[in-house]
Amino acid sequence: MPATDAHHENVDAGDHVVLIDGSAYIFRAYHALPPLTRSSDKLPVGAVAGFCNMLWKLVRAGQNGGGFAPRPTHLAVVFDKSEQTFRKDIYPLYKAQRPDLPEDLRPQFPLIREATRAFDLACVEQSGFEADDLIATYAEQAKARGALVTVISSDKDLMQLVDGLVRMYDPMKDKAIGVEEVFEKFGVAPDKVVDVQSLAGDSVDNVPGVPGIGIKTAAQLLGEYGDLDTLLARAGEIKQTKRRENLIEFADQARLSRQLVTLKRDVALDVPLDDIAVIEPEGRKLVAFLKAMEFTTLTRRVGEAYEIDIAAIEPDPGLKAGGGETALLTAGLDPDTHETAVPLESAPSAAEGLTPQALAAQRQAEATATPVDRSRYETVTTLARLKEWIARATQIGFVAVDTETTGLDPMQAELVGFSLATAPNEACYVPLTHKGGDEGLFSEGLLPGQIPPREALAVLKPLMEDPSVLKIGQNLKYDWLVLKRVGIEVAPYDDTMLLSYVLDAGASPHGMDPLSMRWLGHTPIKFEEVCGKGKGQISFDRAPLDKASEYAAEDADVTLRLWRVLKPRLASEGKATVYETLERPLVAVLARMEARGIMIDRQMLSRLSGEFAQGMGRLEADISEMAGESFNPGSPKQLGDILFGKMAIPGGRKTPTGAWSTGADVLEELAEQGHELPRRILDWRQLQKLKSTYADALPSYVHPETGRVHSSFALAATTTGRLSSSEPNLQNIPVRSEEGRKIRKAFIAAPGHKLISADYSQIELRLLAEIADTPSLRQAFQDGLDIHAMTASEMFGVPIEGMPGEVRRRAKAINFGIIYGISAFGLANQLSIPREEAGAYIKRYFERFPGIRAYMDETRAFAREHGYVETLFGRRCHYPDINAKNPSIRAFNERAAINARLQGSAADIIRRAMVRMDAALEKARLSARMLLQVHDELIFEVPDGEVDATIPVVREVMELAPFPAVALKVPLKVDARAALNWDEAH
DNA sequence: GCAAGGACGTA
DNA sequence: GTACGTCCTTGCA
Repeated sequence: MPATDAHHENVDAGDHVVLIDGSAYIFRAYHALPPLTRSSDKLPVGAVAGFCNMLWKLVRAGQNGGGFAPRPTHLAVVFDKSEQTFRKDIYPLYKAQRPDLPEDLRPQFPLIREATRAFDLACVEQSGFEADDLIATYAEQAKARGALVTVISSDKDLMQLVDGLVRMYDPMKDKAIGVEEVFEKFGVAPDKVVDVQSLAGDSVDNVPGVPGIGIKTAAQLLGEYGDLDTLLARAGEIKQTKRRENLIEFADQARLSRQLVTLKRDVALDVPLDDIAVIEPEGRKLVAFLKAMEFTTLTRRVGEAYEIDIAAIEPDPGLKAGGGETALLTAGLDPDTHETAVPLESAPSAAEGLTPQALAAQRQAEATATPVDRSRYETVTTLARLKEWIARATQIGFVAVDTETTGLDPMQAELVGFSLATAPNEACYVPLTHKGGDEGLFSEGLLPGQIPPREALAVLKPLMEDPSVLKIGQNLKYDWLVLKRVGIEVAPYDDTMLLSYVLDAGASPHGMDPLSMRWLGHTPIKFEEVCGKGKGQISFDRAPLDKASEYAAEDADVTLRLWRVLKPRLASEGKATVYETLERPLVAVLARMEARGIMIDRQMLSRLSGEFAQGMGRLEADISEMAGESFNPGSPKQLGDILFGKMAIPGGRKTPTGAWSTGADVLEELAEQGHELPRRILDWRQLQKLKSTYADALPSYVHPETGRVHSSFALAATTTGRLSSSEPNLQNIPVRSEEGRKIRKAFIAAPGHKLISADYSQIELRLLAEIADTPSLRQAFQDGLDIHAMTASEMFGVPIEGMPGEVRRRAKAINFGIIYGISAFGLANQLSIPREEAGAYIKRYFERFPGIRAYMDETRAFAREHGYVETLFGRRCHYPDINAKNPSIRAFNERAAINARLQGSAADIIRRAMVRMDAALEKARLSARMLLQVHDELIFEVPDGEVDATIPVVREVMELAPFPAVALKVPLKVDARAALNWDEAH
């Protein structure tokens, strides 16, 4: 069809509809084209330039005879809008492994949208859908009307659209992709591409597929069986054992994969097909844009084509170098270049295509370049000024945030102000409820010059929830909770503490002050300098406002600076996936768990406290009678003097400091020798512990408003990746003793609910079998054997049937010993046997399981060489003292390193389960809520009627948690039960 | 008033 | 033998 009628709109037979996959184009162009920066300000524009050249060829196709003929009559540039698509709803891991956006690419996205507008072309995006779905829908509709369709993309996910009327075009290779090319790539016709992808999966998009099946095998199978459903239905006929088993076991996963890869062809389009008709670009607007980008050649060509005097047209003022918006776009790349006034030749060149390593090194070098200058901080006192800060943050796409409150508990502390930082030294504090003066006896007045909190939060909220603005915090879980309580749900976010944790766990601390000193060479103002310490400490809202403001703004400033240093290290050190899958998503998950809290029965605890007190009283009477004097049974010092001094019992040991040792193991031994006093002391200590740490302390943690106990889970507290729990610690609630379990019974479900406890069975031993690749252990788990009995049988040649308890107990101690990095000394202690005997056990164990000795030797050697070990999922645990001169320190670090791979891998697995859990429950329309994590156990609160439906979902998420990152050979097993209280659920 | 040591609860 | 957090006493400021 002749291209004279550029303004006809309705799509008809013979029209040519061109659909450009904008997001994919940007990535391809970024990597395929040489880096290019705008000469006057180093703004990266390589992808923009490639894009403009392509559009120009397209719209001029009729004139210059380019490869895009026939000339497009309709054209749309289609972008991905949001991260949250229906695919994420059905499979939260979809595209979860995506690497971070390179920093010199980020600012090009808005520019490419600008470019599309400058060409007067349609720019389409729709929330909830990927660009691919929109393209599929446009293609489907155009095809139905007999139009020819060209999809500009080389993405294999779009190849399913290809047919007689729909072709693809790879702009980088300048090559068309038709039915034949698709067949070449997938070995099947385009209409079977989806089936191939469902089987083969896709590691880039995290589509699981079926293990062991790639594209070739998939194509072959489909050739044989026709289509996916037939294949899955008849999988049992396949000869190859492994392939058959996988197809049967992972059939559901293949069906899930099909849902993920099948493009939606019936999206309700916001912009109808007929509205994307190509109109001649408005030449002056296009030239203004191209001039602002400083694309001289293309500007000239466009000028010639439209016969306009390009010299007479001003560059687009909003986009030109040094102009309003571009300054901000560059700031996103490098927030402080515009103020450091470095000569151009030596200007930081993050914009040039730096390698991740070079960028990280550069950021580290720059970190100390701009000293902290607190005099440049601003105290924001008007809404108008606050809006300006927020506008700036919105434009650059990231902002460091810190909240200031009246206390340390994010569930109780009141928000008193917040600080923002957008560039080094560009930080402000917004006080909201600072008090001062002494107006009246009972109420102090608010200081003047503060924005009413309601108004300030109303403008802060859109920023904190803006999906295109990254919020950066240090220990963000705290601020997330504080803000949640005022109705703000922060997303998306980064956490500098977690960045440090992923990169340097075990090597250095992750608090803000040490991080600031280490990376920025700067010592921030101490909290005590603002609020005092000890008894005289005042809450933040009573501190002098000038001091408070400096302190708060500095926190945001430092956080931003830390982010600039640490974030690039993720890519350069290959830890982006660990951060993205195991750390960052847990912030919100844990925050929600903490906010929910758990219910306790205070009456029961109060009654128990009384019982324990009575028991202690009786024991105390016995104790003083036996000792012949009254003393404090809680004092190890006094007790030691009585036992080993006054009573002169033999067999006493000393602690490292030279005091008498009165630990439970010592007293236990004495009790077995027939001494009555040590037994009474042990009983007394148990009651004392239960009373003070649990029965008395727990009720004091009940939140006045929620009536529940809200523990705090620390994400960055351990070297191995485990969480820790505090205030109160709910990860050490008693379970081993009968008396102790009474405490556990006091953890109860809300009325109408049950608690579900789901725990991994023997997860660390299973991981040992996996990592040390021990076939006999693996087999034992696959067969569901009693693993300790099997170990004993292997070692001692005793049949499992009728095995004496003592034999199994010893094997169990050895198994645990292995996990802990065994030593003859430790095992001897644990089993109360001579060291030589323990050594002989270990020797025999290694003879039976040589793979485990090899695993331990390898781990030791690796740790010595590198100073760290890694878990199955790539988490790094550092042991800087592994090569210490002191042999006992060295040995300790070796044991810790051996343990860390197992403990840490288990920790990674439950983290993965937790990250996926909420979405899985929601998908199953269940209202179960995760309340607690105890290392290998998750506790949920579930409405009575949903218990039976919830358990399988929970179990499946937990058992499949390693997948697809790691395919374990050893099966994971999860036991789950429901009851009214935690003791009976466990 | 605070820090260290000892003891002990959990996985 | 690994990983934590909390309570209590003691000794020093």
